[in-house]
Amino acid sequence: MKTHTESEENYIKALYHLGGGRPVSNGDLAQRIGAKGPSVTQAVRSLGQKDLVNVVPYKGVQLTPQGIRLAKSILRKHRLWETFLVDKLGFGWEEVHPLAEQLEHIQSEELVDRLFQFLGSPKHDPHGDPIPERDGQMPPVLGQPIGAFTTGTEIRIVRVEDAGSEFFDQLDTMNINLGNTYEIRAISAFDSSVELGSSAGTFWLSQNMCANIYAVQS
Amino acid sequence: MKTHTESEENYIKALYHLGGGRPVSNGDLAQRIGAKGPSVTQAVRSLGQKDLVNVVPYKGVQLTPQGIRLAKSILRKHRLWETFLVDKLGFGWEEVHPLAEQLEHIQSEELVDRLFQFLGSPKHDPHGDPIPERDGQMPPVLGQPIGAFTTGTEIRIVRVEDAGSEFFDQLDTMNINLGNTYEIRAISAFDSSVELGSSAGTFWLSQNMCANIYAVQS
DNA sequence: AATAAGGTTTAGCTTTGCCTAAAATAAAAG
DNA sequence: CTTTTATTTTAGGCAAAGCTAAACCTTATT
Repeated sequence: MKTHTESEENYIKALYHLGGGRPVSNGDLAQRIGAKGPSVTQAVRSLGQKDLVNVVPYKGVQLTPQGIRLAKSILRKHRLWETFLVDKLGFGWEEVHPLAEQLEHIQSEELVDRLFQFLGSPKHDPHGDPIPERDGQMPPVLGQPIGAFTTGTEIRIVRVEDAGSEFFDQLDTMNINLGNTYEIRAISAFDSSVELGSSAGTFWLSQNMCANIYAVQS
Repeated sequence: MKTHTESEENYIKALYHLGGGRPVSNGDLAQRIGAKGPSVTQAVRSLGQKDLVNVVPYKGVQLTPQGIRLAKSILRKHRLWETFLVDKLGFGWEEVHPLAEQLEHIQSEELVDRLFQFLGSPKHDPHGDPIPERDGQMPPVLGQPIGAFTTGTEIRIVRVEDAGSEFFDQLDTMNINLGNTYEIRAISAFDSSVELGSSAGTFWLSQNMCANIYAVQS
């Protein structure tokens, strides 16, 4: 795997996030990157010459298999660093994203492998998102939105979406963490909010909260 | 402390290494950075406008107090990361320098503080070099060259100079590590090489090896 | 003191990655 | 089927950080 600039890696990452292997529009990519249209046109053309993307002018950009491989390796680094920051350094999950964004560009296969081992070969990061394996395989994406379960089910929180720092703050103040278990006590027919119960009591979760919290039966 | 580019930080680091607070010539700086003269002239002028250095054209460049503060903060990060790589990830001390060179540019006070704690508030890095404190204070530079002791002294290795990877390889094959203790058995009047003894036996160390290995009485 | 040698700076060029304004194309509306 | 609208690309610029070649100081040598 050759070495790429941070800018290149950011484009690859954004393309993977937006489209996976599907085409992405110039505009969407520009928005995600935080650059203007012309910059994006130029950047993707250059990525095209490196066979990381396929570009169809006026139509869209699409990662090649090679591009997907690179994207996953960046994502792997990102999520391993997030795991390090939370598990070992005690950061809160809302703080780690910008840091991991810097750390993910560090170039060293060896470092990634050792970090992976040091962290106990994790399959998922602190948000519950799957960490791509060394060979590009993806562990399963865990859980279903809380609202998808039926009343009376015992559930365990396994993943939360990155829905902004206010969302994470709310999780913190409600003391909701990965691994927590609850019983679904009720689901409102009116606004789809959910009542959860645990030994500590019961409480209601708004629909918007529920939509970003994933769980499995347990 | 404002945020600087990697290039700027590299210049500051090089200036600190070469001169500490003393003036450094354009040529020496160019050599250290791995750039040509004109690039250096331009770079230091720009650093001058940020009050990180004082430039006297045709004479030399010198870190300001502010520049020294910055240099130390970079060195702190560098050495903390080296400590992490060796102590926690099990890298050999010859491998960590280029990695730390990347990691030292990560911008986050918080990360540095937490890393420091996680590593057990170390005062010295895996080579025995002092890690600048948060406030810029420097822990003591440890030890004296092995040749400076007299025959019969019990010594403990506390520091090794970065004298290239072949030097480190030699240390590894001879099984010499920080913390090891030996007795000085003899010092050659002919070539200043030194005979060291331990429970495992005795062996001779060339003058060149001795000059880069520092110890204290113990 | 004059000049030769070496190191430093100026001048001008390259690449990367971003920008704005204007032109071109695709898609939607009439 | 034409025209309007929205998106995308071209054209041309700017800043950072490097380069070479040429001009310019300093210092050392005669």
